[in-house]
Amino acid sequence: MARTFALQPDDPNTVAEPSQADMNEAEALIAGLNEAQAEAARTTEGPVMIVAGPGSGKTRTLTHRIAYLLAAKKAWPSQILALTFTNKAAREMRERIVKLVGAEQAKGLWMGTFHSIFARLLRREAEHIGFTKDFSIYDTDDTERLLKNLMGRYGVDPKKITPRAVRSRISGAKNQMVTPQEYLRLAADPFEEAVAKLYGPYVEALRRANAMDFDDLLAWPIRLFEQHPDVLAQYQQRWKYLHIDEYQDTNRAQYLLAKMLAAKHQNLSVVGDDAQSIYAFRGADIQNILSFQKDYPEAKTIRLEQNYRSTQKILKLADAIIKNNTGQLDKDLWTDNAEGDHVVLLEALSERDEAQKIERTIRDLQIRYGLGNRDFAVLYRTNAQSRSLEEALRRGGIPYRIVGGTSFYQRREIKDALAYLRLVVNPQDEASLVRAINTPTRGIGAKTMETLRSYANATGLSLWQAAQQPEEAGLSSRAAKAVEGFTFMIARHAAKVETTPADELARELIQASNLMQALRDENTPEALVRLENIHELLNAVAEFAQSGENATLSAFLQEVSLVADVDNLQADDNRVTLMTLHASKGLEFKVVFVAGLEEGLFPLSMAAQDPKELEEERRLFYVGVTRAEELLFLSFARSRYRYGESQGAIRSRFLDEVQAEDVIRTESGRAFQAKTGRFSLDDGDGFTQARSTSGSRTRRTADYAQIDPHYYRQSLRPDAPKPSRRSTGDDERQIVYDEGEVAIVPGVRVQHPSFGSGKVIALEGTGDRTTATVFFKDVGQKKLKLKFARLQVLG
DNA sequence: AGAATGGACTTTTTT
DNA sequence: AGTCCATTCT
Repeated sequence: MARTFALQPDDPNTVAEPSQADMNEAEALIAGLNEAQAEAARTTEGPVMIVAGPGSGKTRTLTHRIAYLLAAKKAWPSQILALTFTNKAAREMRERIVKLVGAEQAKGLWMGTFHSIFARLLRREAEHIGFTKDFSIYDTDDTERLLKNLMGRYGVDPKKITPRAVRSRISGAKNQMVTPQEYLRLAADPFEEAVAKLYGPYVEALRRANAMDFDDLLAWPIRLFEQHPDVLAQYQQRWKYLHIDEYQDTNRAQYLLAKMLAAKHQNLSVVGDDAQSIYAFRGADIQNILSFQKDYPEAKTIRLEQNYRSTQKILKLADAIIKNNTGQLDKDLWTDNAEGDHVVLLEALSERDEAQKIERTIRDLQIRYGLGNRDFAVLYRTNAQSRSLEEALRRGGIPYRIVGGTSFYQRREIKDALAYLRLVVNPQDEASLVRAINTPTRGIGAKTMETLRSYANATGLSLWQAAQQPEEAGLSSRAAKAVEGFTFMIARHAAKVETTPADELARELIQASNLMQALRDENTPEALVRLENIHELLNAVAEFAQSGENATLSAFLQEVSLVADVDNLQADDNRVTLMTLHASKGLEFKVVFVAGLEEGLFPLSMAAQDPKELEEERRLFYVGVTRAEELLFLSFARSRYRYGESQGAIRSRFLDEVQAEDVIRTESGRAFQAKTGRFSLDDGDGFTQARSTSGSRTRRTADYAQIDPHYYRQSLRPDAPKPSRRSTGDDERQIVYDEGEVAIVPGVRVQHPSFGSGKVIALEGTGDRTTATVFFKDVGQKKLKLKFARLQVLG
C-alpha cells in the first residue's frame, strides 16, 4: 500500500490514528524480537528507560522501535530524533531502518550524534545567538592552540599550567553551564585562578572568530532555547519522539537538552548500560541514567538481560569483573550461547614479546579455524601501545587497521589545508588565519604577526581586518606585500564561495596556497605521503559536493570536524583492528585481545589513586571483554617501554581480583591462579632480588629464565642469542639502587619510616629524580622520590 | 626570516 | 623514542 506521508516531512500536526492494518504491519516488523525487546519497541508513549547489558541487542531494539513508530504511523520520519554516540552507530541504525521500512519511509529521520544534530540546528538558528551559519568548529587541537596564544597574552606560563589542563577545565565548566563570571567567583586555588583569567577571553575569542568548540555545540542550543522559547517550542513540536543511545555517556548539557526537547510530548526513550559508562573524564554523568526514574517518575524501565554475543565463559568473566564495582543497576546477564573455550591469559616478557604472541596467536587461529583478519581485534588502554603491535603484525604480514590515534583529519597537512578552506568560508576565524598565513612560509614571521595583532588591538579591528591594512599597521613594505598577497588570495576565493561548487573552489584555493607545491619541492617520502593526503582531502570534498543539494563548503567543514575515527570503520575491509578500549564500545569481534593488563597501565596509575576512577577503569575492562564473541585473550608484559626506557611491570589487579578463575587458562592450558594478598611478602610475582655485582650503580639485564624458570617454557626465538648480562636489549629492566646493597625494583617490598611497609609498583625517571610508586598497606599508593624517601628493602 | 640543532618533556581515554 | 620548543646559525 502506498504511504505518502514520508514525503511531507515538515507537516507537524497531522498524523492519523493507526489503522488495524498499520498496526499489523508494525507488529510484523518486531516479530523477530524477544519478549523484552518487543515490549520496548511497543512502548511508544511516555518516558522509557531500556537498561541493557552488552550484546543484548539494544541498538537492534531501538531500531525496531523506530521502525514500529513509522509503520504504525505514529509519526512522520521528521518527527523522530535519534541521538547516538558515534556517526557510525547512526549510519548503521539508518541502514537497518531502511531495510525494515524502505528508503522512502525512512527519509527525513533525524539521526546522528548530539554534536552533529545540534550543529545542524545551530546552522539554522545561528543568527539568534549572534553567529553566522558558517561558524567554524574548533576541535581540541585548535582549542589548545588558541588557549596557548591567550596564555602568552595573559601572563600564564604554559610550562606550569598546560593548555590541555586549562582546556579540560573550561570544558568541564561549559558542560556544567558555569559562566566565566561564576568561575572567577568560585576560583579557589592558583590553577583555578589562572583558568578563570583565561576562560572569559577564550569565550570572547571564539565569538569573535565566529567559532564554536565541541562544548559550545551543546551549550549554545541550551542558551538559545532559554532565550528564545519560541524556537524551543518549534523543536519540541517537531520532534515528537526522542531516542538516546548510550545514555550512560551523556553529560549535563546533553541531559538538559534531552529534557528540554522532551518536555512537551514526554516521549523520551533512552538506552544504556551503567556498567559501560567510560566517559566520565569527558563530563559524562552516570547519574543521568541512575536517576532516570527519579527525573521521569512515569518512566517505564525495561531490562534486556539476554546476551546474544558472547560465550558463557566470556560472560562469566565479564560478570566477575563488574562485581568488583559497587552501585550498578541490577542486571542478571545470561546467554543461550555455547559454553565456549577458556579465556586465555598470555604472559609476556616485554611489550615486543606480547605483540609477537598476539601476532602468532592470530595466525594460529586463522589456520586452525579459518578465521579472517576482520574477525580479530586487539584492544589496549593507550594509543601509544599500538606501535609494538603494529610492528609485530607488519612482520607477520598481517594486514591491520588502527582506529584512533591521529585520525586523518588531525594530520598536520590536512589541518593546514582545512585552515585555508575555513578561512575562505569564515574570514573571522582567527585560529585558521594564524595557521594558514605562513604555511607554507611566505615571509610572514612572528614579528609581522605581532605588529598586526597590536594594530588590531589598538584599533579594535579583527586580525583579518588588520591584515587587510598592512601599511596602516606599520609593516615594512616587504612584509606588507607578503601579507597583501595572502589576503588577496583569500579574499578572491571568499568572493566566490556562494557561486562556485565546493570542490572546484577547494581545488583552486589549495592550488593557490602553494601548499602542495611546497610539499612537492620538499620531495621526501613523508612529504609525498602528505601530498597524497591532501589529494585525498580534495577528493573527499568532491564526493561531498556531489552528494546533495546543500553540499556547501561550509557544511563540509562542519561535518568533517565532527567525524570520529571509528566512524570510518568498514567491515568489508579485511584487516585486524587495533584500537583503544574506548573506541571499541559498541563493536564486536569473534576474537578479542585485551593487551597490556599491567598495574600502572591498566588501570592507569593515575586512576588507581581514586576509587571512582578505578571503577571506571574496571568498567572499561568490562567493555573490552564483552566485545568478544567466541574467543578472548588477555595479556600482559613484564616490562614495557615508557618515556624511552624499559620499565618493569606487574600484572594488573584486575586479573587477580576476579572470582572466575575457572574460566581462565594460561597459554599452556594450565589453570589460572589468582594471587590473593598480592601486596604481601610472598606474592609470587617472580621477581628475585638483584644483587649488585660491580659497584653501586649496577644494572642487570632481564634474564627472565633466572627470574622464573618455569613461566616461560619454549623459546620464542630459538635462534636468538641468549641475552647477555651486559646486553642493553629491549628486555632490559630499569633497576635503581639505594645506598645499600639491594635494588629497588618494581615488585619489591619496602619499608618506609612513616608509611610502614609497602610494595614498589613502578619506577620513573633516572638519577636523583627517580620516583617510585609504592603501594602501602596502610596508607595506599604514594609517589616518592628515592633521593629523599629513605626506603628500606625488606626480605 | 627561516633552517638547523640540542634539550626538555612526555602518555589517558574523545565527541 | 618521538615531539615540541628555544637557541643559534645562515
